[in-house]
Amino acid sequence: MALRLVDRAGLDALGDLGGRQTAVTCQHGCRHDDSLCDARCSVSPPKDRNRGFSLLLPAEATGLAPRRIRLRPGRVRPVESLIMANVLTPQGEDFPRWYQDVVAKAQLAENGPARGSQVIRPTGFALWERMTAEMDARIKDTGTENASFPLLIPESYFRREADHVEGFAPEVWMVTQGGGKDLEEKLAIRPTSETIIGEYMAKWVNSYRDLPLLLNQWCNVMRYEMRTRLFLRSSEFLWQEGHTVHESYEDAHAFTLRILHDVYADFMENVLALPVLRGIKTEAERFAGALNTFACDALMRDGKALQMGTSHELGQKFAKAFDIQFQGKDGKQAHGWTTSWGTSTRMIGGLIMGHGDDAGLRVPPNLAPVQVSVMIVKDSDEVRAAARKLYDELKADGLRVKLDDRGDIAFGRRAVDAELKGYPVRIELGPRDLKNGEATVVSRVEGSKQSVPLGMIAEAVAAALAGAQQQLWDEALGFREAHTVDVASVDEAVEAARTGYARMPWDACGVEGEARAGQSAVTVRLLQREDGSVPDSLDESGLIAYLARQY
RNA sequence: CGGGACGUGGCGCAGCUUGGUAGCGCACCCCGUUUGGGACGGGGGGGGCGCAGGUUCAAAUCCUGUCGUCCCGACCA
Repeated sequence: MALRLVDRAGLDALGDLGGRQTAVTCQHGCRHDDSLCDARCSVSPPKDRNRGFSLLLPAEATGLAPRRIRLRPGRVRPVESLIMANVLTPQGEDFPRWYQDVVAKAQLAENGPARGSQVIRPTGFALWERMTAEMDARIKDTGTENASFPLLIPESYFRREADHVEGFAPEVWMVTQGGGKDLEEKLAIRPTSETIIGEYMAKWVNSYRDLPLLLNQWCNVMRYEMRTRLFLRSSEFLWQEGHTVHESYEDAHAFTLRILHDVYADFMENVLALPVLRGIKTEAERFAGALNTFACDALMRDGKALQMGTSHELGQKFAKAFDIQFQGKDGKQAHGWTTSWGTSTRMIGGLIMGHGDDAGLRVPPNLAPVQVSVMIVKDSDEVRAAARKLYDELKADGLRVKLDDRGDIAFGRRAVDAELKGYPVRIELGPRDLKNGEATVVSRVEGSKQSVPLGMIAEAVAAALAGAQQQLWDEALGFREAHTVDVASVDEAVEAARTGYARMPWDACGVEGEARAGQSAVTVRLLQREDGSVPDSLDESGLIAYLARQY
């Protein structure tokens, strides 16, 4: 009796799997260099119900994860079907490919039919909904109110602020027809809404008593893009844009920084568990039409930086362009001081690349749409009922829980799916657990499994969630620290930017150094004071520059 | 927009050199056995090869154009 592994052409193929020389090791440790595995290797056949032989396909045979395969005497199977492919391309092998794999396999989003457009699937949108909920609460805490402004902006509005038009011209989509006729005035599809909101601010602000005027809108915007990537850069994306008018420079400036710290950084660090650098943008990176741009920047696991949010102080430039004036206490007319600030669905990309690993997404519990997945291991009425009970209890505790009681899908497949989607904690419940009055609590981040008495699940879950949040933060912070290098020259900065941030005195870099680094696709992400705090303006001396490659 | 690669069932690919009416793995559907980490056996369904022209008796296969995707660069949340 012999076992044969054959390819679909009917030839023995294990000797040439994927072009590699292959040796197969059977369960008894015997090594086989050809396609034959004789019966002696099955002296003690596995308890396998199919009475087959179990062989270990070593990693070097396939270039993929080692896999145990079962063969039955005389059975012929295509070699392809014996190889268990990785679920995702490993990060270390090809990071961009890994990113695409995660987005696709975790069912987050896919491309729309028009270039650069994207469809956000329910799993991805749930992440966004959680982001909007957390962000919206923080935005409202600053006294800002939500409103909604038109998608279409008359071209003339757009032209009123010179720097703004010039900066956005290459990115604007313009509507030229309506009702089958050419429009008298073209309409820009908003790439951002300073202009149209400015127009209304001018109407609504008359007195210093109307100030500050604090507005925000959650909407979509469109920007023409050459190269697009799901979540990171798409022609259309979802975001939040805040627009405010203040009485003085000081008020506007303070508010710009308040948003940066209390809304953006607070959300990113405490909810997303992503440590962010906060600082001021150089002139080259500044928002078109702004006096100063402040930003939060995070390091992804491939060593590239991602701008996660920006807050601009616009001075009086837009106020003058749109005639936003008010009468002060002194009875005199004065122009207001405006700000604008935004964060987008790009943060989803940051979440994926900031925390994800080779098994998929890792979502911090504070954000996670699904914090706990209660899954049955084996299908039975008792297990099902116990799982339902557990689900109800956890839900009553205020946790975001999902019940996975699909009995028709193998456990392993469901476990892989839970890992792909990054559920922080899952509770496995099977007959064995039930017999012991326990459930198995598994942490996605810590990689731990522990049996917990059914009465103590809530505590165990709470601890696991807190631990996961903390560990994600610690890992991300540790990664950033390990990938930040102090350098003295632009050349060194370019070299260091291969793996992360390069930090150097801004005086030693300067505008020329910035341009030179740009030749190597390295940019100055932002500038900080020596103590890490955010400068009030670019005029301050002794600033520190962070350089990196960027998304 | 410049350089490179590529578009074949949901996903990953083979077939194009030497044109003859499409195939494999996974996924999917049904039945049965299963279910503690990606099940097994048997039986099925689905594409006309990105799109548009052209050459030909005949085009995934050859020619032209176009759209889209990925990587690098320029630009950006």
